[in-house]
Order: sequence, then C-alpha cells, then structure tokens
Amino acid sequence: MATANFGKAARLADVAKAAGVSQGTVSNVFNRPEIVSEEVRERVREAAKALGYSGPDPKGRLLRAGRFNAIGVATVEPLSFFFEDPFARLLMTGITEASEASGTGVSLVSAASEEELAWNVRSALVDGFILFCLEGAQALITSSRERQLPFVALALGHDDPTVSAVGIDNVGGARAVARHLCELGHRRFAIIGMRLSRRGAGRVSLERVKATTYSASRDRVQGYLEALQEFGIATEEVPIYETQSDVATIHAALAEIFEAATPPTAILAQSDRIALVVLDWLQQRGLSVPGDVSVTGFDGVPESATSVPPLTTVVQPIVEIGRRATQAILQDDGSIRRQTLEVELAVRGSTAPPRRP
Amino acid sequence: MATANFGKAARLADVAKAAGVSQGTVSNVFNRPEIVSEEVRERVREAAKALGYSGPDPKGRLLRAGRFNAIGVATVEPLSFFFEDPFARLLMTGITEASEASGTGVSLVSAASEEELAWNVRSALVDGFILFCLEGAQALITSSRERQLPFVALALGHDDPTVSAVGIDNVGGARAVARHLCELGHRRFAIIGMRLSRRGAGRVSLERVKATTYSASRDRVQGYLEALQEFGIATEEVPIYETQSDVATIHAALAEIFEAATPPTAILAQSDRIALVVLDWLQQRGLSVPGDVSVTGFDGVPESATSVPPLTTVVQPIVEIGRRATQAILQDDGSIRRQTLEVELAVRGSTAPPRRP
DNA sequence: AAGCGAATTTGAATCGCTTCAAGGAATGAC
DNA sequence: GTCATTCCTTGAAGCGATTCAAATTCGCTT
Repeated sequence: MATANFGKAARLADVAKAAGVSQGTVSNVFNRPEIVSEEVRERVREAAKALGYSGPDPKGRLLRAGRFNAIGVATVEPLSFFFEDPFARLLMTGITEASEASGTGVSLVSAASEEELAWNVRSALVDGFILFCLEGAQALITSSRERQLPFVALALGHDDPTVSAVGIDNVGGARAVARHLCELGHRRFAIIGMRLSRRGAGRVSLERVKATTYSASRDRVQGYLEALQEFGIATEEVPIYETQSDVATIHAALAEIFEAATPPTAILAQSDRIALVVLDWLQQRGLSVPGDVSVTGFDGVPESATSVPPLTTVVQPIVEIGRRATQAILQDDGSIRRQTLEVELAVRGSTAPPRRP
Repeated sequence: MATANFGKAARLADVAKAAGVSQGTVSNVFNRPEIVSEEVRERVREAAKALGYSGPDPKGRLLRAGRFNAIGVATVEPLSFFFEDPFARLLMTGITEASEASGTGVSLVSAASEEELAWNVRSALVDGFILFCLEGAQALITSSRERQLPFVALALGHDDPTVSAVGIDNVGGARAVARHLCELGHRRFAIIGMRLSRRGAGRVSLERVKATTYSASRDRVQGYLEALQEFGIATEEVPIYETQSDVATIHAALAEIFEAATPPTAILAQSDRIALVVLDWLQQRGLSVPGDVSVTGFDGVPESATSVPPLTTVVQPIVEIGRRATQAILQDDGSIRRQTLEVELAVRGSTAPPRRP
C-alpha cells in the first residue's frame, strides 16, 4: 500500500480519497474555494470534518510555495531587550505596524553565543531580516549574508557600505544639540558616551573614539566637536567618557568629571538613557538642572519628555525607522539601499544659559 | 533529465552530486559533522562553497523533521500592544526568557479581523500558541483548537475549563486588597472596572457583572464584595463602574462617583492602569491621595511602584506567568492543565485610614 | 587468511502540499 | 447538430531536506 495512514492525523491526500476527488481539488477548497463547485466543496468539507482535518498543514505549503510571510528581527541581546528598552520598543512598534499592514508576521531571533546566532539565523523561518545591531553587528551581518536572504541593518552602530541600512544623521544631530548649548553661552563641556568596546569604561582619548567601529558613537562625538570648534572651544580638552550605559559606569564617569577644579557647565550625553541617569545623579548631589548644569540627551525616547526637567535632546524618528526597515525587506529588489533619516532638536527644560561665574 | 538545476540556488542534491557523495552524507556534514570523516567533510564543504550553498534550506528540513521550534503568541490586539502595554511587556519577558532558554523562537501572531485571525493561526509556523486573551478570547480559542496544536490561554478574562490556562487567584487578590481598606476603617467604596463588554461604559448592576464572560473582572468584583461583606458593608449599594480602560470613560465614571452626596473614601480600581488614571484625576481635582481618598490597583506593573504616591495594589507574578505558559507549551503532553498562581498584596502609599468625618 | 566490530556512507523512502497543463462536461450560439 | 466557450476537475511533478536500515570499508585480532 503506497499510502495508508492509520492513526496519524489526516492529510490532504486522505481527504481527497475520502471525498473521491483529487488532491488538487481539496487544496482548492481550502485556498480558493470560489473556483470549486458548491457541491464538491461541500462534499470535501464534510469529508475533512469527518476525518478531523482542519486545513492544509503549513509545512507542506511552505515547501511548495516558498515563502514564509514573516520577517525576522535579529539581535545579539536577550530577546527581552525588545520589551524593555524604550528605543527598541518604539522601533518594534514601527516594524510591527508595517508588517501587520502587509500581512506579514514577525519573528524574534536572538542568541547568546555566536554559534547559536549562526544557527538561529540559518534556520529562522523568515523571508528576510532586520538586524538590530548594537554590539555584535559583524556577526549578525555575516550570518545574515550567509543565509542569502534580504536583510537591512539598523545603523545603530555600524556603517558597512555594502549593507542595506536605515539610519539617521548622527553627526548633524549631535552638531545641532552642541550648537544649542554653545549659543546659550556654555564653554565647558563633558561628553558621556556609550560603549566603544565590549568592556571598556572611563575616560578615553579622541583617537580611541575615532578608531572605534561603533559608528553611532563616533559620529555623535564628531558632531559635538565640530560645533564646539565653530565656537572656538579647545576641543582636545573636552573630556570624553565611555560607559556601558549602566548606572555604575555612568556614575563613575560623573564622579570623575565633577572632581575637576572647574567642572563643566554642560553634559553632552550620547543617549537619553545616559542623560536620564545623569539627571538623577546631579539632582541627588544637590546640583540643579539646568541651573547649575545643563544636560542633553540623544534619541528622543518617550521618557525624555516626561523626566524632571524634561530633556533637551535629539529626536530620532524611531518608529519611522522601523517602518522603513520593514518596507526595505518587503520590497527588496536585491540592491543595496542606505537611507538616512533626519533628526530634530527638541529643546526642553534641561538646558539653560550657564550661571554667571 | 530528472534533476538539472541551472540558474537556481544550489540544493543539497546538487552539492552531493558535485562532491560525489550521497545526499545523506551532505546532510550529515551540516547537521552532525562529527560523524563524517574529515576528508569527506572537507570535500563536501568545498563543493558547497563552490556552488554558493550555505546550508540546508529550512523549508525542506521542516517538512521532513516536523517541528518549527517556535511558539506563537497570539492576540487580537495590534502587535504593537506587546511593546506598549506594561503588563504585556512583562509577560513577554517571561515568555522570551523561557523560550530562549530552550532554544525556541517566538513568533508574534495577530489579526485585526476574525477572518485574518483564523488564517494567521492556521498558517503560523509554530509548534504551539500562547493566547493572550483579553477580548476576542473565544475566537482565539476556536482558531487555536482547529489548528490542533497545543495552546495555553493566559486566563486574563476567560475561564473555559476545557482549555489549558495559566492564571492567578483573582478572587483572593481582590479580597485581600479590599480587606486591607476595611481594616484601615473605610466603609464607603466605589469599584472601577475594566470592560465587561465590547463597548460598554458607565454604572452597571451586580447582575450584569455576574453575567459577563470576562472572568477576571467578574472574579475581582466578587473578591471585593466578599471582603466588604465580612465587614458588614451593604454590598448592593457599592457602585460598580465599567470602563474601556481609557482616560475618557474612567474620567466619566469618576465624575459620576464624586457627584454623590457622600462620595466614597476609597476607590477599588480593577487594574493599575485604571488606578493610575484615577490618581491623576483626584489630584487634579485637589483631592489628596491617600488623605482624602484611598486608591488601590491590581496587577502590580512597574509603574505602580513609582507613581506619586506609589500604589497599593495586588501584585501578579507576571513574568512567572509568561514562563509557565511557555513551559506548558514546550512540555505539552496533550492533557489540559490549569495553573493558578498566587498573588501578593503590596501595601504602599496610596492607602491610609479615612479622614475622621 | 579469515573474522569481527567499529566507523562511514549509501539509497530510497518519505514529509504534505501547490501548481498547472490538459481533459471533460455543460451551456449557448448559429 | 456542431462548434466554441466556459467552468471544473484531474494527475503528476516537484518543493528540499532527513532518516535509517543496509551496505561497504577499514583496521586489527586470532
């Protein structure tokens, strides 16, 4: 017997046999019922019901039809990152919005180890990837490229010109916010940045910054310094601190910064997350913001608008980035496209002219 | 020619032919390289590279191997809900934590219309579903059942005994928080609840509450009233308001409540989300919390601990619920399991004894 | 030189469905 | 009554891999 199938769940072929029609007809009953005559349609439906068959198994369809109708969002962070980090959440909002609109599913892909990552990317049931690159960008890109599916990098820290990406004008945004502070009259600054390396923290040289592959960080520093230079500030004396974006390393940086004889009157934080920690620290120390010190952020997460005081920051169109990235995958034509979206300076309560000395 | 394959991407069979080995061997090279002799392994790898073959296509594997290694999280809300709602986010943290630990992917499944829902559930590439049931529970359950895969409902509003579920002791939690208020000396209450129906809002009768299928809401009311009864309070006079959990309907309810000649001294809100809105409204009206009015929530989302004042509430082990739900899918044995987790009363700043009359 | 177990490799059978060219039946026009 | 049309249905060819019993090879022992 070529095809007996006792015990197991019914298959398309079983239904066809039971209803006395061909497999193709059964397939049509489920996928394009309108082209099947009513009589046959009913007969097939009844046979299906009798056999407990509830529709074609996606496994089979997949192999034949070829598309998963899903896009993967990949990162090297733990998956919970997508639900905790404000930036990632907004991004996912954009991604899900766009994918939902086109009837595409969303699959979260992650991995602790590089090996696992490679495996997960290799076997993800998706038609393309959005790469959420913070650290580990290179590993993600390598794996995705191997999978030979369209993918787009969120240029959050990486700028490989051979890769499609959606990003923002980091240099321009940083320049704008630094200019704003200069125009208010500030002349003494400190920059607190994100991680340039896996484990680093503490004061770093400008050379070190320039050498990092983490482009978002690098570009923001560049933008800051360009603006300061326009105002004749000795940029080589502006201290730059690297942190792990966590409370401990940010506090450490602040402690060093405010030990100085003439501490800065303005802090350029490279992300809102950092800026918010800075805000807290200063206020706990009895320093008023913006009275004693002005603070700026970068990103424009929702929290930046509701902090006390609300944060002057560079607002990224985060949701739009997510949408664009999704569309880039869905409309992929094999070409490499790099999109750079504009950012906007939001001047809020955390900046003011420096106190007269 | 049975198998020529010019132009298209290389397949396992092409690599096998090129390397002069059988398909099975190539498969082994990629999946269990340790059982293939080094020489053959290298030969196959080279052939693969030469053909631009980067590993077995998941589509094929799937059909043969049968498992997707992914679980779906389904809801009728828009997908962005998972990244915006605090409760959902915590839940997803638990779900992703557990699934990541077992090397399983997570796929988000949603749908605006019932029809789409049915289709998406039918064709989702997953081994099981976690049903995030708020509204639309029945449609979700029906679709999932049809798919004949294991699924577990998060008993957020539904209690169908024929369905596996992970839930909490709503009655007990509600009883505890209401008791707490009674012990503080409160005697006049109002209950503000979640939606009992798709569009309803406004004061509802107890009968109406008892008749709703939305069990979480019903059980919480029941718990509240049990406690009040213990303290000899005339429960039939306690006003119960239904809302859509949005600002407008909550404000409307509050307006009515505080129009009364002798307004309540304590508000039992059925969720933290509602309680936080209540907090705002009261304070805007110049009523102090807990001075003039005590307010309690339910759920224990992170925001409840940082509000001003922090909210007295019933804390659900939300992350744990997510973990359990995931494990229930992964370890499914076909049986129906209903788990009820304990909740904990968190007494914080939003409750105090009522002012002396 | 035969015998044996371990280590590799092979071959062929699925997995369950979609697709599409081609066949048939029914309807309508002339 | 014939010939087009239109509308359904059929049949068979893949889609790309995994699996496992059976065959082969190899290195040693006896």
